Amino acid sequence: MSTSLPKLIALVGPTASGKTDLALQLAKKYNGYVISADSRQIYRQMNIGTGKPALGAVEMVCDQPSYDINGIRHFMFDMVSPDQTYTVAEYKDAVYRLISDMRREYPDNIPFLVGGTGLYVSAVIENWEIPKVAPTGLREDLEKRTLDDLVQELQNRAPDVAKRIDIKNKRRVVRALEVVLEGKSFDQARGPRMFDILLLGLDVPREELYTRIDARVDAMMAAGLLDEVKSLAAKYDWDVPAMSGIGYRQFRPVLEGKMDLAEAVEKLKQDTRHYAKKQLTWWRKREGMKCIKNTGDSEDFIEKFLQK
RNA sequence: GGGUGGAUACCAAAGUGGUUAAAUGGACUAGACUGUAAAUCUAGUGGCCAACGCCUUCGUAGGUUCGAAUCCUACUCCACCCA
Repeated sequence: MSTSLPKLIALVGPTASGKTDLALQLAKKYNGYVISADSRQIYRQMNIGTGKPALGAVEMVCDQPSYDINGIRHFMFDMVSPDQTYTVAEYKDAVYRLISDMRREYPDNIPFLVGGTGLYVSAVIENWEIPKVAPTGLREDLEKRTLDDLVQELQNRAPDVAKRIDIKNKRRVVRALEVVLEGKSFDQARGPRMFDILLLGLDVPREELYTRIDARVDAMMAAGLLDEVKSLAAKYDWDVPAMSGIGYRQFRPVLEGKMDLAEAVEKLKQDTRHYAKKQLTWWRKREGMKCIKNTGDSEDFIEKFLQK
């Protein structure tokens, strides 16, 4: 199928697989720009723990902050402060706007969507139509109720939805009910295909990945992660969404004098491995992903993709 | 040398005669996911089997009993206490 849809290259992979560096290389070679798909690097002031690359000078490009790294524009970093929430829906809208603006301003630039947050990437490349019900107001009340109670109400109001979603997961039930109570339908709609997509999945053997994770955590500690956490903890409540992230929450008991540092670091490594596993699960069963092991692989795929 | 307590599956830890392949938590593995996603949730994890099912487990060796991780005896190891 020949297509005139704008091209988009998505690069995904688990944490510590080397996405960031590879993306930079590829963007340089193929005249690209990078859109981060990382739900944590969205936050300002959270740098070491999120593995954020060193961001260079900012300028506003197409109404969005663009950070220079080695001459390549990087978007969707440092969008909000740690006490703000940021949702997939906002992310997806911002990225769609950005891509279309960039295409108008810089038609030769190719977007590289790069990141480990599968939800964000999927929402963009599959054009998810997320129910337009903002998570405000209702949610707070719903969360106070028991799961059984919520499930019952959902079963009464929208039995088909209750059948489909995971009714053991309160968070899911709350959201479904929130949407249903607003009179909207809660399904998994997707809009039309908007891009011609090349999806590259960085494949690192499990064992090697785990070794890299350990090394990365050690490097973060050496880079002053504990100080970063301390300064964030001084400014923000532990309850804010950003502080629940890996690399931050593990240090709470340390700062409260309930755990020693070495133990927290071990926990951090372990939690990071868990996270990497979940990321792998996200992509495992998705179709159309090209597995790449190295730069050469990815260049082959990209060249073929750009020529067609 | 004497005394007391303990030894349970990868780890921690329940269980003190039958409904126990053995609670629970961790670890590990697999999975779900449409406005919190680095979040939240689910399942499996002695061996063999596609499955009904079969077999082997609770430090070791014996014993009591219709039946034992659970009771008895001896031994081994560990912890603490007295010498």
